[in-house]
This record gives sequence, structure tokens and C-alpha cells, in this order.
Amino acid sequence: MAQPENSGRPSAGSGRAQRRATSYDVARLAGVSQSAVSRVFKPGASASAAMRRRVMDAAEQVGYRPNAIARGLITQRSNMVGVIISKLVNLNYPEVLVELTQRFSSRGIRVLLFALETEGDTAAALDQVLQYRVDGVVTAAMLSGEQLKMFDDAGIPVVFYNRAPGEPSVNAVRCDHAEGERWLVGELVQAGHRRFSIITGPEDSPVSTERALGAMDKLRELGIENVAVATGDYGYHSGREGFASIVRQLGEPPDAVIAANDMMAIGCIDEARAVHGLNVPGDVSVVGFDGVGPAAYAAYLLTTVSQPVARMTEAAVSMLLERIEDSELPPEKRVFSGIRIRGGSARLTVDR
Amino acid sequence: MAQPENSGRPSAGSGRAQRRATSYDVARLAGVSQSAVSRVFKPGASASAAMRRRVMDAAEQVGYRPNAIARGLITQRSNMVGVIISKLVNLNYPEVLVELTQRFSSRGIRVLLFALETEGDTAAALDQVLQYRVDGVVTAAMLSGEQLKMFDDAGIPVVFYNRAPGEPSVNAVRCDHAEGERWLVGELVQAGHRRFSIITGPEDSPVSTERALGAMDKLRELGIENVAVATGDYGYHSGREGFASIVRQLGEPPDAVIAANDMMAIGCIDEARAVHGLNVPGDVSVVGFDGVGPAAYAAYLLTTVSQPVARMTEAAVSMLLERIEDSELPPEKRVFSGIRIRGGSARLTVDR
DNA sequence: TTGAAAGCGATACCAC
DNA sequence: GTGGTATCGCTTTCAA
Repeated sequence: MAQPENSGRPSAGSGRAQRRATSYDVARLAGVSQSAVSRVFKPGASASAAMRRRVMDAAEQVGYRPNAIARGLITQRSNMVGVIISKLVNLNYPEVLVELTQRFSSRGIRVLLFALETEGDTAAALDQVLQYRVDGVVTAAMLSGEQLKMFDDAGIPVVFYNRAPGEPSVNAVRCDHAEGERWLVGELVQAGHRRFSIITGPEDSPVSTERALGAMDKLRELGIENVAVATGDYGYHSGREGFASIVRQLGEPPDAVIAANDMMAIGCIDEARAVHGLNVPGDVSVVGFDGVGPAAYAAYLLTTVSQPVARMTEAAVSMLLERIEDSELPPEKRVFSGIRIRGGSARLTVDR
Repeated sequence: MAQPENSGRPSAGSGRAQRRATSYDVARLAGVSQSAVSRVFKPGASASAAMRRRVMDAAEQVGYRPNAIARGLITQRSNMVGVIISKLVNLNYPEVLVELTQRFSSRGIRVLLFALETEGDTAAALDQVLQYRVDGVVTAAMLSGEQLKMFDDAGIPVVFYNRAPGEPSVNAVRCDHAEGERWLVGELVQAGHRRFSIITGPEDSPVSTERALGAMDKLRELGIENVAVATGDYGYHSGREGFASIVRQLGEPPDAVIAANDMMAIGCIDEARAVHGLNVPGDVSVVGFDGVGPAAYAAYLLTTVSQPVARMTEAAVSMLLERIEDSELPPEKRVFSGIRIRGGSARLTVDR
């Protein structure tokens, strides 16, 4: 393989820093102008077949690849989007992340990933997102009004994923958590459950809040009082501790536990069975939310509401790309109903 | 907030494409040279306190942020690394991905994520990785010798994660899968198991191959013959099907099942219990590999070998960054022993 | 269709 | 310490 300009051998072994071939190198080798090379590599450009062949041959020889960084500088388009994700503790996110990445990739867009430790330390990450001139952002972490404005000022469209700020004029894709919880509560009450308890997610999680409020509202509507509440962190262990705490509060097991997500519901079931010797759903019903993989394990078969991840990620990707193409598009919110799964972890009325 | 150069209003609402402030805008506003602005934003550069203040004030006013793309072009350093990951079916990878990202982030490096559908369609993705001029690559997907050479020619260091190609001269971080399997087999045999079976992962997975061979070798050494084998895909359901297939092959349940990963081990346990009415570990012992979250659920409490993800990702990150700093460093392989977990899914000799 | 030349937004080397 | 200038590798008018 011919080397660009370097004298000496190609690099006897590994990793000797090497000057990469540029369009000039290719042009010289092919005996054409540099602009010609550029045109050949641009999809809909004008170039004769002969030219095209000579350039491609030369490019092949020196292993030329257009420099996406340089291209981004001149075109003002990096073809990268930022994906901001906070605590991946919730087993739902990895799945979302991969789906998003694959969908963007298949459309020629690269994903720059930002994983926040907590939902709080957003500031530093956002600075980076802005410095890298991404064309758009999908965020599964909350943004303040001020932060949102920074993106708006920079002309960078943002799509919120399962996070809808107060501002009405934002783009958002979300699952209807409240509706899902209301359904779960309705089914449980109809099947005769009366002593309820809730294990919430982290206090700073908007999703957890929406779920908890949805469940609470419905319970109140149906005249259920004295709901025991425990706070968790979306993790398995906090589900176990949550159940223990609830039993302590009530002095006896509840009829039903509403966990803010599947992981905690699973922990809850394990605690009820292993430590308290209870039968699930015989003695106590447990419901979750998300529809993650383990929810369908035979040991749990969770009654839960599953987020339609494929449709939601597709929606987020297309909404964002549309807005990158046309910045005049008005804000849009897309809300998806969860998929109701009548598993075996709750005693529900059979019919209906 | 003052606008760069635009006449007219800032953008009446959302997303009107906006020219971003450049160092020239800041320089003009601060009444200094553009180079001065550049210096102020460069960590160890020389600038008087007065200068620094004027520049920072002006930058603040126009919301200036250095353009990382432009910087990358001139410095030949994008401060981005590519992370290539293949099938995320294996629940182990999401965790790895997040850990890698956070560790890179905390060192000021951004992660460009490439998620391959299958381990096969590497070519297209690699092209992109090269076009984006990443400073280095961590790959959890296999690369051919030719592909590896492309990176070497480009002077881009590569670290393999749990994937060690035949070539001796590569950087790699991996868990010692064979050793882990040998331990598992040893324990099982010592506890009296004789009729063994294995559920492997996908045929194109080097990790699965190493695990299967490790187990097979040890079994042979210990004089165990007639091992039933089923092929899975690392997923829960294939673990269930694998167990069913094994029982069919043997005409009766085996003493022990060695699953190539935890997810399949869990599926296997569920199948044994729910469909075949067997007691685990009473009737059949099941072991896995990885140490993923669900392995520790009370319903399973897997006997398994856990990959030290924190240490492995840290090793991968530091190995890569070292080689980005100094391209002369010789190739290095770091092999980590798995953490042996004597869970409750296998009947093991108590002592020892 | 093709080539020459002007940027994109920064860094870095150079005098002063 | 500070400012002028070449440069990174590409896209994009604009003439020829």
C-alpha cells in the first residue's frame, strides 16, 4: 500500500503515528485537482466516469478516507447527535441506548454518548455536548429551562426521552406512565385488593414521580386510603428493602405492592417469598413497570406495563432528524401507551 | 445575551438556526486578538490576569464555547474514542458500556458509540470509525487482521475487550474464561456430578468458544465422557430450549448444566423447575458465567464466575489512553481472573 | 465537467 | 505576554 508523503518504511510494527492520506495526496496521485477528489466522494456531484475511476483507484491505493471532522467544519454539520443518559441503574436504559444507536447508525448518524453519574451533574456534560457541535440531542436526563435555552440559542434541536419539562414548547417522546399505573391500580382494586403500598423510585426521577402520582390518584379516586410508601432507587435491593419497610410500617403484609419499576418489583417478590415466607400472588400481589427482560422470567412473570421501546426510540430518532433537516418545525410531543401485561405476579380478575 | 453578528432578533421561539459565536467574535468584543482568546481557553497558556478577565467576560456575554471540531482539525486530536460493541444480548455489555463511557468522560474523552447488529457487519462501522478520526478504539467485537492493520496504518491504537485475536501484537483486556470454567467443572466433579451437559453461546462468539473449550478440557482431564451439548444465543429463552434439548438427547435430566453465560443459566433453571418439575440444585446443578445482576436474585442465586467489570474497564481505558499518549508503547495483554461465586444453583462440596 | 481559490474555527509558531 | 499568520482537510462558489 503506497504511503502518502512519508519517506521511510510504513511503520515497522504497531502504532507509529502516521500521516493519513488527504484529498491532496489522492489528487496528486491521480493527476487531478483536489476539488475533483472532493466531488467524487460527494454523493450527488458531477464527475465523469473516467475521473471517478482514476480517483477511486488512487484513493484505494493510499487508503484514503474523507476526514469527517474537516467536513463537519466546513459544512456546519457534524453528523453526530448527542445522547444523554443518566442513571443506567434502571435496566430499561441500556436497551433504549442500543436501539437509539442502531437506528441513528442506519441513517448515517453517529452517536456521541454522555453517561451522567447522577441526573444532577448535567452542566459539565452539556458543555461538552455543545463544544462538539452535535447536530441534535436526545436526552433521557432532565434539563433546566436555562440549559434548554442554550441549545435553542445554538440552534440545536432537542428531544426528551421519557422526560417532559414544564415548558410546553419542547419535543418529547414518552410513555404514559400515569395511565399505565392507573390501569394497574384499577385491575388490582377490581380483584379485591384493599391494603396498598407503593415503592417509589429515586426522588429526583420525574418518571418515578409520574408513576407514583398516577397510582396515588387512581387509588384516591377508588376510595383507597392509608397507602404505605417506601422510597427505592430502582435497584433490586431497594425493592427488597422496600417490602421489608412496608411490612414494618403496616405491621403485616399488604394486599398489593406497586413498585415503580420491574427491578424493584422483582426484589419485592424475592423478599416476600424468601424472607417473609409469603406466596406471590397468593398472599400478596406485586406489580412493576417497564417490561424489562427479567420481568418475563418464569420465577416472576410480572404483571406490569411494558414500554414500547422500539416504537419510542424510532419516534425519537425520526423526530430529531426531521428537526435537524428543518429547524422551523414546531415542537411536538408523542405519548405512547404502555403494553398491559397480565402476568402471574398479581391476583387479577380473570375476565375482561 | 448579546448575539454574535446577527442583525434582527435572537430567534423568536425555537430552533431558528443561529450562527454560533466564534473566537473572533469574542476577540472583537474584548478588544484583543483572536490568538489571545485561543490562549485564554487553553489550560496551560500564558495570558495576563487582566486579559483573561476581559476575554472571559466577552465570552460569557456571547455564550462562546470553543469549537471542538475545529480544534480537532488542527491539533490532530479529536479527544474522541470509538467504542465498538456487538450484540448487546449478553446482559454484561450494557454495564461495560456505561462503565467505559464514564471512565473516559472523567478523563475528558468523549465516546463515539458503534453498536453492531451482528458481529459480522463490522466493515461499514469501521469505515465510519476511521472517518471520524477517533484517537483510539476499544472493541468488544472481533476484528480481522486486515481491519486491525487499517487502524495500525492510521496510527490509531486499539484495545480488544474480551476478544483476543490470534495476532500476538495487540492490546487486550480480558477475563480468563477458560480458567473460570475449569474451576466450575472442578467443583462440580468433586461434588459428585457425572452426567454433564453444556449450553454454548452463539457459534461466532469467541468468548463462548473459549468458555466451552475450557469446560470441555477440564471434563476430559477428569475423565468425564458423553457430554450433551446444546447451542444457544446467550438469551434467556435459548437457555430454556437448551435444557429441553439436553433432556431430549439424554433421555433424562443431566447431573449438571454448564451454561455459557448467566442469562442462559437462568433460563435453564426456569425450564428445569417449571417444565420438568426438577429441583435446582437438588436434582440438577446449573452454573453460569458473567455475574450479571439477575444472577444474584434470590430465585436463582447462581453459582457462577463474575467478571471484574470495574477493573477490566479501568484497565481498558488506561491502556488505551497510554497508547494514545505514546504510540511507541509495546502491545500488552491483561488477563483478569473471574470472581468465583459459590451460589445456590449448584450442589457443591461445602468445605474448601 | 474541471480547477483555482476562499473559507470553516481553531492552534501554534513566530516576531515584537 | 501579545498579535500576526500559516495551517489543518475539507466543501463550495466561480470561471474557464
